[in-house]
Amino acid sequence: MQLDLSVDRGSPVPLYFQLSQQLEAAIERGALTPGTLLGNEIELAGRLGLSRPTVRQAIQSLVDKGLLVRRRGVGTQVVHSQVKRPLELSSLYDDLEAAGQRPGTKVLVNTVVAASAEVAAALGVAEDGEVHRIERLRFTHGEPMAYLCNFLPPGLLDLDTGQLEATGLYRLMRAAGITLHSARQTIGARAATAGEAERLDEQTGAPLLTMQRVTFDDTGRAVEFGTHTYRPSRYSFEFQLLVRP
Amino acid sequence: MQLDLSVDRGSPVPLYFQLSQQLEAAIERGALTPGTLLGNEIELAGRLGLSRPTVRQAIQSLVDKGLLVRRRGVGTQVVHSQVKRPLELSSLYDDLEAAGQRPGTKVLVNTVVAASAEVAAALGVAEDGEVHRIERLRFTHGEPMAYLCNFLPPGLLDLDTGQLEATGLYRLMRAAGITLHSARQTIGARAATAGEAERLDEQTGAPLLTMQRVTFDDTGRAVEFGTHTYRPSRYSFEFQLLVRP
DNA sequence: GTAGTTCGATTGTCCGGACATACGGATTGA
DNA sequence: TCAATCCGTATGTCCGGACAATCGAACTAC
Repeated sequence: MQLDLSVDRGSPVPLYFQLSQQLEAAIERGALTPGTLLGNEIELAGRLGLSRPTVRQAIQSLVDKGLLVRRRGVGTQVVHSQVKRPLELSSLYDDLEAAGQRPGTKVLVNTVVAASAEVAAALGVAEDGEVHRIERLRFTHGEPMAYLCNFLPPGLLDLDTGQLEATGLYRLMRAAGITLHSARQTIGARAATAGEAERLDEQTGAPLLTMQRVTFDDTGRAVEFGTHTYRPSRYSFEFQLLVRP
Repeated sequence: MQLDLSVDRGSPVPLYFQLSQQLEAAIERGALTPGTLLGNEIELAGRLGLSRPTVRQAIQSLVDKGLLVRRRGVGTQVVHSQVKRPLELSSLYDDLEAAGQRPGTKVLVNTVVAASAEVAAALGVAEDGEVHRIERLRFTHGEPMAYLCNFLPPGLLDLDTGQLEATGLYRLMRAAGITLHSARQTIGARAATAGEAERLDEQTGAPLLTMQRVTFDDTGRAVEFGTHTYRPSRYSFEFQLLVRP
């Protein structure tokens, strides 16, 4: 016997989701070793008392995650992997917290300003219209790691400085009922200006990692525009990409 | 009449794919404007002479691409988008070519060396085992843009210097029957060493954008490990992210 | 007028079956 | 011995139907 899979029809959790979770857990803990054939879908469906479409839906979700590979005429295989998780739209705060670093935030600016041409274009608001501007320093282990400058359209969220120092911006947005959908990002590098150097405890001219981002919700509104600079000695972008089949 | 959708049952192209392509094209050319409801699936299926699962499969693929949003009880909506394409695992060569820049390559090194500890770990081969090493300079408009250093496991591919100068590494790998699956990337920044500065026509200490990548094929083998440095004035990473639902 | 309820609309989940298509190995032929 | 062909197997595509869950708006009651 290889694996004890089972589903609970009484649960409100969808059957395909129960199955995909169990398979993912089995892969994670090594019960399904890389290269293993998963056994054909029909037999698997019969064994679990499910229909083939349901089993396929479960498998497909893991294929999309990069954990499984299907081959017609062969079967479904566990991918030999150092695969962790593909890149998702995440906040620096959540990433740091997940990595066990206790992120700290100092709000430098939290005000309303007139939108510059660049900000207006990014957020899709009128030039010189009102937008929120927040500037933050993010720390780990008491040392500055990044300088974050963000702009938000008006009326979307009330930005409390206390909350901003206690958690991340994305969490506040989700808590306000905004469902994030996608973001457009640009990552680059440049030499630190005198002001940036001072804020980040670097020297003028030192290399900095930069990121610009516009985030959209599921109605297509731009809900955030940010310009961030990171100290490359303390931060780099790390992620996994999947090939789109 | 809003749209003339139709499918060709004689075609070997799957029906759901024909439909999703037509919908995507309609969105792209503006025939389906952002915010439009797509009309319910059952009616749409009836109009096209398809079954609901087939229509759902077509719609789902566009939802996965970020072009559509489904809401239970409401309908399926075209996303208000500046959505281009989500991040894919792509080669610098293809990206530049798609952007209309004629990429040029100069091969500096194309040889076999003993694997260092770092390379051995990344590629999953024995330390001091043989690996291919290639170093390339990539140009656009006659100016150097990036310095690319790559390692490949032995016996995977015969690396012809002429081919390397005529096309990109990923194309050669695909042409050799390797199906790329995923990659693990790290993007950072650092100051240029004297050697790097000279190769890239920058000054020592100038900020450089760096990228490290290990690429895996669908059997889980590491097929490439690369360390790249880019001139930040001429290159930055730009991409779109989708929120994992 | 406002709050709670009902109800229609639409997607989400699931079933059981059918045929097509591609891969890999075994068989067959040169 | 080696190449071409056949065939079993597993996934890919597609169908038609059923019921559940959720959203929004109309309706009702206070």
